[in-house]
This record gives sequence, C-alpha cells and structure tokens, in this order.
Amino acid sequence: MRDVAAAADVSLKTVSRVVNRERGVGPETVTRVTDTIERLGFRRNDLARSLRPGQRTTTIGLVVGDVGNPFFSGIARAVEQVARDEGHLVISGSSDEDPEHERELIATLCMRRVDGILLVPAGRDQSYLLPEIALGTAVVFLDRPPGGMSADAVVLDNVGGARRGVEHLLARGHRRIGLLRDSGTVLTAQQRTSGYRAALAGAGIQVDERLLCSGLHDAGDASRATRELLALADPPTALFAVNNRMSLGALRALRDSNHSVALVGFDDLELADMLTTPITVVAHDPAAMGVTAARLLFRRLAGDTRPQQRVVLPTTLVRRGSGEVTP
DNA sequence: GTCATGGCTCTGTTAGTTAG
DNA sequence: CTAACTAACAGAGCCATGAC
Repeated sequence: MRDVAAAADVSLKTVSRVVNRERGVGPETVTRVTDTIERLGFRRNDLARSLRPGQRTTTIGLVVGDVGNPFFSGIARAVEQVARDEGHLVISGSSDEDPEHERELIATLCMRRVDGILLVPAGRDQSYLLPEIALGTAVVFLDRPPGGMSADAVVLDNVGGARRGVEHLLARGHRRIGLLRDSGTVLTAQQRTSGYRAALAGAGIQVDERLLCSGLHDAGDASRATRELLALADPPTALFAVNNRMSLGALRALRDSNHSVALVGFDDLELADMLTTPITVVAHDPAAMGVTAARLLFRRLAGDTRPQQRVVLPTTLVRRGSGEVTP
C-alpha cells in the first residue's frame, strides 16, 4: 500500500479509501490509484485489516462430525454458498464426534478470530463458548442443540421423523421392529429412539429391549448387530436404522441373508434409489439446515438481537421399496 | 458548510534492542 | 542473563486542513 501511495503520489489514507471504495475521493485520483494498484499487483492484506479492534476477519468457522459424511458435506456446501454471498470465507473441521477434539477446533478457530461459528456439537457441554460469545463471536448450533448453555440452533424433527418411519412399518403389519442406533450420548440418536418408542407405544406394542441395538459406532457394527438380530429365535421382520451409517450396515447384512426384512433408515443415502430394493428413508435436507443456520449467523453478525431461535426443520418419508416389504 | 486529501495513532504479536 | 522496552507489520478511524 505504501508503494502504491508513493507511485500514485497520494497518501496511504487515500489508497485505503480507494481500495475500500469509500466516497469522497476525486474521480481522477481514483483512476490514478486504481491504475497503480493494477500495475503493481497490490492486494489488500485482510490479516492486517482485521488487526484493528472492531474490524471483522470476514471468516467463519464450521465444525461438523465428519466432513466426509454426505450429511455434513451437504451442510458444508450450503454454508459455503451463503458465506460467499456475504463475502466471508469458511474454515471447516471435523470433530470426529470427540468432545476434546471439538474444543480444540473451536479454540483454534477463535485464535484465528473468526467472526462466527457454526457448530454441530459432539460433547454435552458447550459452556466453554460463553466467554467467546461475550467477546462478540456469533454462534449457531446445527443438528443438535448446545449443552450447558443456550444459543441459536437449527435442528431436525428427530422424534417426529423417527416416529413416522416406524409407524410406516407398523402400518405394513410389522410388530417386531429392530432398532440400530449409535452411541447413546448423541442426542439425535436418543430423540430418534424416543420416536421409535412412541410409535410402538401408539400401536400398543410392548418394546422388546432385545431388538434395540445401541452403541454401534460404524456400518461394520451395524452389520454385526443386524446379523445377531436375524439369528434370534424370533427375529425382527423389520429394522429401523437411526442414521445413514446404520442403514448401510444393515443393508450389507441383509444382502447376505435370506431373510426378507423391511428397512427404514433415517437420513437419505446416495444411490439409495438405485439398489435392487431401493431404500425407504426418513429424509431431510442438509442444505436447508446449512443455509438456515448460516443465514441466522450472518443476521446475528449484522446486529440482529432477537431472542434465541430454535428452528426445527421437517423430515419427509420417502417410500422406495425397502420399507414396504411386508412380514 | 462541503469536499478532497493528508497525518497521526492504534491494533496484537513478535523479533530485536537496551537496561539492570 | 533476564526483564523491559521498542519497532515493525498493514491497514483504518478520527481529526485536521485547505480550497471552494
């Protein structure tokens, strides 16, 4: 900037004004400075620009469970689009559902002075964010609400969606429905299990706890659990998988078995409609979640002081075949 | 009073310098 | 040798100035 100022024979301040398109600079000066900027290849240093207090870094942080998971990458893509429209850069990371890792990532983002944070919480307590929020960092939670504090959150209708999926199986005449779920600490899994129980209770069916498989970490675990369920003396005639990894595992196990078992999964799966028996899912829109959360974040950054928002996004049952298998 | 422009100062961190 | 101080980085906020 100093070189530009010297070459264009103006002050630093005038270059700053031209760079930031501020009003009050003569058209001749603007042309001369712009030409010099072009000639010297000057680019504003945003790191230095954000040095002054009150100045934003025009970056936001995004922490999800795993950017490799299609659900989270769908969110990330949508967040990126909104951020770009707002002139912001997204710095993203995966917590691997590890609370410790989540905190480290957030700390790193805060050290880089991101203006706002979009977080899919892995741990049960996010009160460590309160000092950052007090300093002016905007925070919006996705997929799961925060613990130990309250803040804006965009979540899914997990209970309702799961209930609808299980009711769909019940309507086909299934009475023994297995449940495949991941770690019990993840709130979404708990809520989807509640939906499962509510559907059975609504149909006057006692839950057989042997059909509930918990603590499954990945698709491999879900496959093993499915095989175990099918090996029971009175195996389930249908399965409800609480997320896409569980569905994938169940699908692998079902492919290798000669049982005719119905399957409904929460979360849509890529290619789910192209399988021999396409999968029926409780679908939702990751992009809508990303867009909603990002817009909320930027509204807060723009000074919106409305009370904290809890946006609940709907789910839809997509009938494709696997959930329409009758017992 | 308005417009165009310039000058000083401040920011958070760190390398380098000086004092004790 | 350590502690304290200072300069440097690149830009922007605030205020000043001169011309009209």
